[in-house]
This record gives sequence, C-alpha cells and structure tokens, in this order.
Amino acid sequence: MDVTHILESLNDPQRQAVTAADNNVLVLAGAGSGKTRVLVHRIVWAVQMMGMSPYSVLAVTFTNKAAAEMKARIETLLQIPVGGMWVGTFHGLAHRILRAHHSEAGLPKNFQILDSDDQLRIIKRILRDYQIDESKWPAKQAQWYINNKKDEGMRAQNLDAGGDFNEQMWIKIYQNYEQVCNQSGLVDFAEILLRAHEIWLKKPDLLAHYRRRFRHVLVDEFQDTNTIQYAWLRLLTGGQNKIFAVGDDDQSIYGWRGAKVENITNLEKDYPGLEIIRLEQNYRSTGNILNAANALIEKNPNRMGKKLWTAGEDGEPIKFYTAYNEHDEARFVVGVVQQWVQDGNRRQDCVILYRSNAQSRVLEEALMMESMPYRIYGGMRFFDRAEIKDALAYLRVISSQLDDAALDRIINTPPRGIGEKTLQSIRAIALKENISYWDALVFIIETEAVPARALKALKKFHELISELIVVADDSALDELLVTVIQQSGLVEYFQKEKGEKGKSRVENLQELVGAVKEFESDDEPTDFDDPALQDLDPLSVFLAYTALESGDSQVDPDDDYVQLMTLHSAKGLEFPLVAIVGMEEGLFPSERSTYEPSKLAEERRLCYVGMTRAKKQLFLTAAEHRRLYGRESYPTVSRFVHELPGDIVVDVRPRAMVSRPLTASSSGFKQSSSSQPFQIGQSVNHDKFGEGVILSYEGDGSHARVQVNFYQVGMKWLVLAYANLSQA
DNA sequence: CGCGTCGTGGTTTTT
DNA sequence: CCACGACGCG
Repeated sequence: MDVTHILESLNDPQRQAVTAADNNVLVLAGAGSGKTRVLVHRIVWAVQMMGMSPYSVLAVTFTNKAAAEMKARIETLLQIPVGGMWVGTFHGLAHRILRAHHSEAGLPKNFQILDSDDQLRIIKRILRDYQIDESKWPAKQAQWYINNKKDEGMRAQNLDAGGDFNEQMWIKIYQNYEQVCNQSGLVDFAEILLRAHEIWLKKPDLLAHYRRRFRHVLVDEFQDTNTIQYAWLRLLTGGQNKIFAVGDDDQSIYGWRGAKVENITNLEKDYPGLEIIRLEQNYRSTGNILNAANALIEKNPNRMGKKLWTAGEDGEPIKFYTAYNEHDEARFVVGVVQQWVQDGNRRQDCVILYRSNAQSRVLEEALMMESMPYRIYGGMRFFDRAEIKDALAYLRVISSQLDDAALDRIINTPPRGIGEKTLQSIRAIALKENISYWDALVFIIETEAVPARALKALKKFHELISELIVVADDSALDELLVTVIQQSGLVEYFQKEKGEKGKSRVENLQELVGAVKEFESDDEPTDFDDPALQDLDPLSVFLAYTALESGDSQVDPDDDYVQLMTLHSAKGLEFPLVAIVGMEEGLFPSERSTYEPSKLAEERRLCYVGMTRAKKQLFLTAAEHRRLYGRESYPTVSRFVHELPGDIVVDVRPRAMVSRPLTASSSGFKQSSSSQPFQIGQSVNHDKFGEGVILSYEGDGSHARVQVNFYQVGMKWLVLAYANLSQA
C-alpha cells in the first residue's frame, strides 16, 4: 500500500509517533511542532495501515474548534466522511454517552444542559430558599466549590466536613443543588463528565461495550486534563486498549481551573512501557523567538524537558519597549501595527496580548484614535447573550415543564405582572409539595391562592406556554422559535428598549432563527447526528447543541482587523506579529501568583505560550506608571523580561538610558550592524524629528533604511543616506 | 415596574 | 476607574 501520503511531509520524530506500534504513546509536542498533524496522521495510519476500523477510534479534544479542525483534516486525508467517528470534546463525547444511556444514568430522556450562568442562578435561588447568608457563603464560591468537587469526582455524599462548620454549609448547598438538578432534569458541564464516568463504574457491561469498541484512544492537549477526565480515560483504556496522548507540560496554563499537569507524569506510571516521543522542531517561529522562549521556560523546575529549534532564520531580535504609562504603551503598540500595515502586511496577522481583560480598554481607545479596525477575541458566546438565553429558556420550558431554572427565567420576562411576591408563593409551594414550579403554578391557578391581579397574569402565562407546547408538536423548529419570540412578547419588549442595545437584541433574536434554520438543514456531520440522538425530539437536540457549542460564527476572511485577546485565549493560535503588553511585576506575573512557586511557574508558562505564538516579530512592552482600578502604581519590569537572553532582546525606548548592553550576536542582524554606523536599539538624533531609537533596519549601502521610533513624532522609516542621523 | 443612587469588588476560560 | 448588583422611591 502506498503510504507516502501519510508519511511525506513528516519529520523523523513525527513519523516515529505516527507509525508507532500498537502501544501506549505520549507525544511531548512543543509549541508549533505539528501536534495536530501527528494526531491526524496517526488516526489515518491506524485505519489504513494497522487495519483499525474508523469506528474503533476515539479522539478527544477540549474545544469544539480543535475537534472541528481535526475532523476536517481527517476527512481530507482519509477521503471518507468522518460522521460515525467519535471525534469531539470531552463534554461532547460524554454527552453522547449520557444520551444513549440516559435511563442507566438516571436522567430523563430529554435532560438539558446548564451553562455556568444557569448554574449560578440555581445556586443563588437555593441560598435564598434556605436563607443562607450570602455574605458568608457567596454564590460564586459555592459554584466554584461544587464544580471543583465534581472535577475531582466527588459527590456531596462522599464529602465529610469533619466538624468544619463552613465546609458543612458548602456540602449542604452542594447537596441541595444536586437535588434541584435531579428534579429538574438538568446537568451542568462538570456533571456531564462525572456521570459519564460513574455510569461506566456502575454498569460494567456498558464499560465493556465501549472498551470493545474503542481500541484506539487519542487525546489532544493532554496537559489540560483534570482528575475526572483522566479517570474517564483510564477506565476506557483499561485492558487491551491503547492511549495516544499528545501534550506539552510547558503549555499547561489551566491549573487554576483543575487541570493536572501531573497527569502527564502519571501516564508513565499507569501505562507501563509507555513510549515517549518528543517533537522539538518548530515550524512556526524564528530562531530568536525560540531561543528567548527556551531561555525563559528553562527557569521552571520539574519539566519533562524540551528544547525547541528551527531550521529557519534567526530573524529579527525581540523588541522591548518601556512606556511612560499605559497610554504611551498603547500608542506604541498601535504604531507598531500601523508600520506593519504600511509595509504591506495585514492587520489580521497582528495580535495584542494581555494578562487581564481590564487592560484592553486603553488599547481600544488608542486603536479608535487611529481609526485602526480591531476585534476582541473571546468574550460572550452568542448563545450566552441574555436575549438569546431568554428565547432558549422558553424553548426549554416547552421541552420540559420540569425545568424550574428556565421557568424561573421567563415567567416574568418580558414583564407581565408576575412580581416577586407571586414568585415567592410559587417557590414556597414547589418546595413544600416537592413539585416543579410549573405544577405549583397550576396548583395556584386551581386553588386561586393569589390576589386576582396576579392570578390573571398567571393564567395568561399558563395559557401562553400551553399554546406554545401545542405549536411545538406540529411545527418545524424555526417556526416554533418565530412563534415563541413573537407570542412571548420578547421581540416587542426589546424593540421598545431604547438605544443601540435594544436594536442589537432584536437582531440577535433574528440571528437565532437563522441559527435554528441552519441547524435543521445542516448536512455537515456533527456530534448531534449521533444515532443515540435520533429518537430524541429535535427541540431537545437543538437545546443541547446551544449548550455545548459556542455559536461563534466564522471570521469573515475579507475583514482585516488587529486582534486583541488575553494570553490564555491565544493558546493554539499563531500570528506573524505578536505584541505582549503589561510586562510588569504584579501584572504579569500577576500579583496573586507571586507567592506560590507553582503558580509563578504557571505564569511563566503563560508567558512562554504568548511568546511562542509569534512567527516573525515579537514585541514586549511595560509601563513605568500604570493606573489600574483607579490606583496608581509604579511597577518594575517583569522578571520574565529579565530572564530573556540580553543579546536577542533590544530596548527600543526613545531617549531611554539603554539598560541592556547591546551585543548583537544573532546573524542577520549582526551583519548589518557591524558594517553600519548604527545599531538597533541605539539612540539617535534627527534635525527635524528630534531624539529617537532605532527599531529595525533594512537594505544596505545607499539604499539602507532605518526604522526609528521618535519620542516626539513616533515611528518613521528613514533612508539612512539622507536622514543625517547623529548619535544621541 | 422602571429608574435612579449607592456600594463594592475587580486574573486567567471552555464546556 | 467603572461595571454590576442591591435597594428604595415615584
């Protein structure tokens, strides 16, 4: 059989990983070393060369984006539809299992998924119902507690407060929360994983079935797995089955949300004979960027150990700019992008990275000032917008009248005269009689247990929902949704809302109708075409889809805007030009991580992740003076900057005292500097523009041009022969 | 019920 | 500093 299509274009270690025997394999894949390629080619190899059925492969990722990319690439390479293959996120796959075996899992057929916002609302309600002091036991912390325990595989019944009163209360809240979810047929994200794990423990036949089916289990971003995910993988790969894990301990940046880097080292213990393969050749960044990143990450203890290298050029040095304040910093970065665009490049190829979202504001102001198109990556998912969630809550109530959380949300949205007082009566009865809100509402109407005015409002609401349930029975989803947003009064309500906000809300509702239509007609295979879902009503399937997929629309390739995002959300992406702002002690590394070595190490990995996003140009900036949260601070430069090799980092601050001696050692740049009177990083004087610092350099002889960042007028390109620069 | 005021708290995020 | 939630009034 011709295998060249699988193996060509792979380097030696990549090939070794792809063609490894039917064994447990850990691929330590450095940033930009082609890990997705290895994963995809391994699957194709297993199917075409090891005689595996495509249906015996399970590949799991963390994000829908990664899963979609993998599916697309498998399809291209295998030339068969990937439809029946189990490629998806941990949550997506676990969800499939729960759907297929809902009764064994103790769930109603049409159970629904809570997002973290729904979850928080339920917890808040519990705190109120039981009159728990929210200043002592804040809902946010309760949520954090519950999710943490679930991520660790713990149920409320497994927990022991050991006489600790606080702990007792957390457990009590957890217990009540579990009860509410069970009664309403709701599962949160952590619950999906926990239940999928428990069902295998409780039903050995089921586990055996899945073990028989999935002979090959592949895991992406293995360093991000948490306790329950690892336990789930361990169960599935028990016995004969092999695991093929791809990860990078140096890119573990989610320890704070339960990810266990240790799972990488556990792998060696738990899978004897584990074959470890390192991918260290990088196809993304210049030599200088890699050398700097390597030097930084070497400061971390307890690494598996890895050193990225490239066959490519050293490229330009890394540029470090010390700004006077955050506005100056923003101006500088915008100037860098403007220059990049003037040189004929796309804004799309630039990214500005920051440690915390609060830093984006000043950057946005500077971008707007220069009319530079930009876009903030991340933020709200489409399906998380309030108006969308309102519409979806109607659908949820139509789908299941047990869903108290959804009913609670819409009973007075838009306002229809069902006030807090009436709601309290409903809750009280539901709690006392142990029935759903819907049944409590029916009970109140029957017994006329509230004042006439409220009663009328309740009757009207009851009528509305009842009618919609009928509509749901014999309409397509999109027709139902159109009816829902009209009849409920949502559209009318948002139309009346003044300003742009109301307008965009109505537009979003319209877009939701579009999303439903697309979902109905979608011929792309998705997790939601699974046979397990076929005898489930389309409404429930759509609702599950909205909970598990972000609903982010694809970027328009015609648009050209600079991207802004946090360092965390940049993981997995790459850009020719990267600027990391706020390289200051207390900000990055964040103050709260400086006390604990393990947290500091994670910050350093975050910095490593940020730096290794850059393909060609890397800018780092810090401000001498910063206002954050209305407080003034005079931070010092981040330790991470000092940990970079001085000879490949250039200070580009105008008029600054050059704190870093310039010993240009990297090739391309040494050449030009040695034959020319000026060096990158050097301070110079210009008759008209005043003082500045040389940023970069191109050409030689009479064509030589230098890029200078002037204190007064900003960035300029000057032809050296005419500029008449003098040393400052 | 909607609007205003006051008070507080504010890494990082996907599912 | 500013966004969001709790509270009180018209």
